[in-house]
Amino acid sequence: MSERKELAKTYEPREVENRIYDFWIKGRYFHAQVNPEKTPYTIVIPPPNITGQLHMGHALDETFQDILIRWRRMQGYEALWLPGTDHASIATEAKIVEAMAKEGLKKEDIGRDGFLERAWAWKEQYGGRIVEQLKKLGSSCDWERERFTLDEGCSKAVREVFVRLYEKGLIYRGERIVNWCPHCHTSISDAEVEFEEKDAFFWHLRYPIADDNGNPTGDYLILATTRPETMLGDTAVAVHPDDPRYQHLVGKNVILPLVNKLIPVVADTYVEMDFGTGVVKITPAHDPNDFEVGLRHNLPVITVTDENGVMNDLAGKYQGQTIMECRKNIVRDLDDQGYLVKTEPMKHNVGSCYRCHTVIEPRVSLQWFVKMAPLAEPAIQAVKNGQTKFVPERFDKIYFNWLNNIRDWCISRQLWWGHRIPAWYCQDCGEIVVSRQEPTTCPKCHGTRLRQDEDTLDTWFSSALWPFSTLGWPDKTPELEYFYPTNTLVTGYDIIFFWVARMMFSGLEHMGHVPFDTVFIHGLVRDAKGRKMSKSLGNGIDPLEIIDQYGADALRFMLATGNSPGNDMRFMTEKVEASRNFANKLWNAARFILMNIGDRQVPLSLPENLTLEDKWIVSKFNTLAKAVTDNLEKFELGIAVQKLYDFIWDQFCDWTIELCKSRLQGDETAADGARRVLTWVMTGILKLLHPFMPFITEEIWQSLPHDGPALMIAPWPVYDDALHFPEEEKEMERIMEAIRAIRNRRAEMNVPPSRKAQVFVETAFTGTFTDGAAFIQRLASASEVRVGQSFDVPGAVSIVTPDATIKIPMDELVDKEAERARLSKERDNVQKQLDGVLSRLNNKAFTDKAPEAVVNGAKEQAARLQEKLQLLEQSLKAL
RNA sequence: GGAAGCAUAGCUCAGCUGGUAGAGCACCUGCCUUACAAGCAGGGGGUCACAGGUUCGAGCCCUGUUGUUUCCACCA
Repeated sequence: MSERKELAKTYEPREVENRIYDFWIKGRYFHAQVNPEKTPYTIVIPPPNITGQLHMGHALDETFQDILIRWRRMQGYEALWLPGTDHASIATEAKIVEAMAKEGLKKEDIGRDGFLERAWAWKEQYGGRIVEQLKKLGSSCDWERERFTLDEGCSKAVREVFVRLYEKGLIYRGERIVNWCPHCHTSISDAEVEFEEKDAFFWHLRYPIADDNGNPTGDYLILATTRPETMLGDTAVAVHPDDPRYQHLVGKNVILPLVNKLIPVVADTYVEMDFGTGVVKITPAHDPNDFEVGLRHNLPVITVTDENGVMNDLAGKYQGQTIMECRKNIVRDLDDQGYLVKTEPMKHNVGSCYRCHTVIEPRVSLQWFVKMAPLAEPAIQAVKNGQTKFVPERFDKIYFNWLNNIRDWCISRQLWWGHRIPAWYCQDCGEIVVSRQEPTTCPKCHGTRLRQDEDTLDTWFSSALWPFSTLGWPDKTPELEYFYPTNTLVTGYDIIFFWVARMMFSGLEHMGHVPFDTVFIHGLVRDAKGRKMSKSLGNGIDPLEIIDQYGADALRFMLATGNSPGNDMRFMTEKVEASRNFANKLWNAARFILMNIGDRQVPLSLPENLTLEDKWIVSKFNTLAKAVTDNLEKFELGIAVQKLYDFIWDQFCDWTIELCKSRLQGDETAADGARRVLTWVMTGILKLLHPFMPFITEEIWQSLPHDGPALMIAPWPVYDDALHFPEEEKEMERIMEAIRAIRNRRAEMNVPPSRKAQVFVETAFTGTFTDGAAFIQRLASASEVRVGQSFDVPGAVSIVTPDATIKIPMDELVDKEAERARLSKERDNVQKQLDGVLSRLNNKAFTDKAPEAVVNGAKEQAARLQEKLQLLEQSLKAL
């Protein structure tokens, strides 16, 4: 038994948490290693961005992971929670560019190397910040294995994957239309575009029809557009092939207004006859659908904007104008020249960059892509056949929907901060060399003038490899063998596309196995009004401030409470206060026990002779341990935490501790028994609560008699049939009911509780108290009601006041009529239920057709009801 | 256009395989009772959105309606 220390009068999280966390770190309790004796349980952290500050979303995510990992660790698994951070290419680069702008510098001024130097310095300065914040939460990550998406190992994995996919033909380079962010100066993937409905205009334009010689016939095609400035890049006009209105024009030309050049009328099923005029202008360079049409009809691609969102030299007199300026001018010019038919206001969905919210310009450029179809299919199958399952299950629909409709993934970014694409171009013969190592000569012409691709990879390209790159892949490390596949991935539903799906197909492709068996999805933490927390609204609540004020345990407990998987929750200070109060309650219960233990040595086992109330709380605890474990297995953290709260506050503090008080003041044998039971139950509580409130439980545990070095590695309580006392539980419930009745009477009598008394209730008692008995009046003058062990007169209640001891035969207390009515009502109800179940069981159609499990369930239920009925009958007879 | 969630006490939310509705906060009454006033004891308050259906029995399962939130797609 190790040394104990005293608990302070009040719980001071600020003092306790840092000390305890250091204690854990020093003991290396978070460290996991390859251990064939044990079963591994692994979680990899969703790596927070190095630019980030801990926000409530992280706090929720980390809390869930820590609950799971601590619980599994106590259960005896070799539990690894692997931490790390993400380099977050766009976000980080944007921040650095912003900082440089304040110094009047641009990226180009300091060059790529200079920029990267700054970026790494930034990473050193701020990358550690979020890690320190995670520690404040109590996260039991294996910090010795901390990783970074841009570290050497992860970079090696990235290159390996790129080369493999390229060699397999799954990565290609091509001129495609991509989402271009004019602010970030880079392409972004489809997943990174957010759509927002905005007010816009629908401009109806007149395109003159040309005859075979290219002269105007005098007829017009009328079409509508929301982006008139792109007409400068129009290379066709499309109609539906079956549209009788325009069939005769297919193959003819129209004259592009302002530009005055001939463009063909093509027929394509993409056009919807019913929408607008049934005529669409085709701008392959600036619209994804038009691009597809262009491919089908071999249309030229004319890009009229540059990477800054400014009209380029192909825009003629509009060159140098921004898109919005050009739009205004074009509309005016069209109107002046009679091409504008009408302007119609409309609602239109506009895509914007998820990082900077600049309007996205679809733009054709030369980029690298991952061919998705062959990768998506296995990822879909793996979830369909249950290798990986979502909790809650409904999120698999979102996952399927995305993968089923996925387009090729644009992975190249025109940024500097990130994994540089491992492709080199021979300056002599134009050969593309994709290689794990930097090549020195061109394999084709043996030239030495090789230039590496300037672009970097999408951040999510490296995040997709996180579950195995962090374990050492592509090397065959023991860690990889032992900890892969990981077990649970904990993340928000907002990140299924970005990350979960990509990890899935990456794991399957490169490891031949899904990266995790369960994806535990949680919702968002919203503000008290239900709004999303955001910087621009300024409604975010800083978890660190909450920790500072209420303690990390209170925050964690609050986040786990009343939260069901996949659903959003609201952050309310009252809920944190309630959690803080709960921590305080536990602290004080511990102080009470310690006060009564004093210097004594208290064995950690249960005493031989358990009293009724002992058996009750022990049996209740036993059930609780099973229930909490079951809930955790099913990821029902909110339910588990509620059960713990109720048990600790109601059953343990309000009843057990109160009931023990008289025994603790009694003779030594009784007091000893009480101390041992209190210690035993408290120790069990601390274990079950530890994953949720790690700091306070560890601190208390260290103060109580304990074995082992730390609570966080103490064995998880398991259900023990020898501790199941159903009869005593029932008996105790009746006594509690009696006590409530007594209290009730006293309150009704409005008697000031000036005098102290104790009420001892004979434990064989099975009734409620009568309303009018003279006894109650005497009882009412007593101050407090307490239950002791059986008194010497069977079947009686004894009241001990400072003046006298009064014993009342039980018969005088029981309102037999009321009791009989209550019991028979319940009996009838149970009988009705039993009849229902039996009639089903007697129905041959049911027993034949229903699954065996259902039939057995019904049988069990019938047995339970039968037993209940019997007990009720007995009680009725006893009356 | 497609899909999903939510609708339960004044507020915020739980409610496991269908079996007589729960918590926290707020409110009312009485208490500083030697662990705890961040507390103790007691109390009031709900046609579980609406309408059907399945069932001996529905907050829970099925269908529809209304309201609400979100995701995906997107018609130029």
